[in-house]
Amino acid sequence: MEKVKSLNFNLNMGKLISSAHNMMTKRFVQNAHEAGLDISLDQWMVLGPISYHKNASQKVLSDSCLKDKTSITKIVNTLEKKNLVVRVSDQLDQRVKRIILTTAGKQLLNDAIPIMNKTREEVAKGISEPDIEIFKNVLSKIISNLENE
Amino acid sequence: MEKVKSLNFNLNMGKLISSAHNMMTKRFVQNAHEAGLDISLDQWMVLGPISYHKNASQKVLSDSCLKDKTSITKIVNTLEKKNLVVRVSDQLDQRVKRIILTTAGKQLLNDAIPIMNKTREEVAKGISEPDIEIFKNVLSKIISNLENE
DNA sequence: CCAAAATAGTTGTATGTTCAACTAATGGAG
DNA sequence: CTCCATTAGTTGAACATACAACTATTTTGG
Repeated sequence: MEKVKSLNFNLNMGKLISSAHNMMTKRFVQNAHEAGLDISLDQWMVLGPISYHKNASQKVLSDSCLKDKTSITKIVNTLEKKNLVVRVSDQLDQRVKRIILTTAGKQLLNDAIPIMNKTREEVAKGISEPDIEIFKNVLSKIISNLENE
Repeated sequence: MEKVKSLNFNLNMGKLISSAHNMMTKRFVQNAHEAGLDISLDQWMVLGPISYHKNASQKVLSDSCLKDKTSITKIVNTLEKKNLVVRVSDQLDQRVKRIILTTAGKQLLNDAIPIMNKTREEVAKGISEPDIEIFKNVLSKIISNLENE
């Protein structure tokens, strides 16, 4: 589709970021689906930190995923419904719920790693390393610009 | 919050794009709200092209906004509910609906321009022009990489 | 020690996105 | 000219996000 190619440089940043974001999430789901996996990009982005931080609280996930606590609650609900994780109340602090991967969760996580790699390659195809570095730095800067003090 | 600053360079592109996208839409709504305006970033991103292409069809909006036709349907529904636009069936092609700004829509569009500018400034603060150019080029490249052929 | 503030998480509502399936109108090939 | 493919748009379900208001714990400060 040449639509985009011809419009590219008239588009403002907001539209570009928004489109790139949507297309990336879509492509990840498509790639996962083709491999017989049922997982969204956001579920993946939460599942990773759940595995990395053993017994993470939702607060920790919220910080490490840069997602709202509300989003975490709802994504964890979805993951729980799919039997990928379980919620366990912390013994010391009853407010805290710790999220633990089930066997199925660990399995899916492993299966999804090549999907993520494939998607990453597709996303970054033909973009030079230095440009990707600048790109990531700009994104980081934007995020810190927009953080509410 | 140093969370982000310290994590920045461990974060992958997906997480960065996703967070930047979410924070930008959030900030725009906040800025609009502070100015007494009730409009989301996505509504803005559709309202602009509605004004630019006089009597645009939803198909045209879909292409120019890089949004799915379903999204356009639903955003136009919202705009119509707010009396910012009206839908008019095309006389020649009965399938086509043309979207027209109401007076209130034109007014809101004008009022929102400074909000958009303010948000853009906040987003890009402290980022050099050349880096922004590279940033936009990378986004464009990602979008064309991900377009389904 | 106790009241008030802070923290962790949930819920409901509104918005936006995708997909698949659908209606309705148009256009083209035989 | 008629059937079939295409095109424009809608609908409903599933998912994600933000916000505000809420519950329930824990901490802190007087």
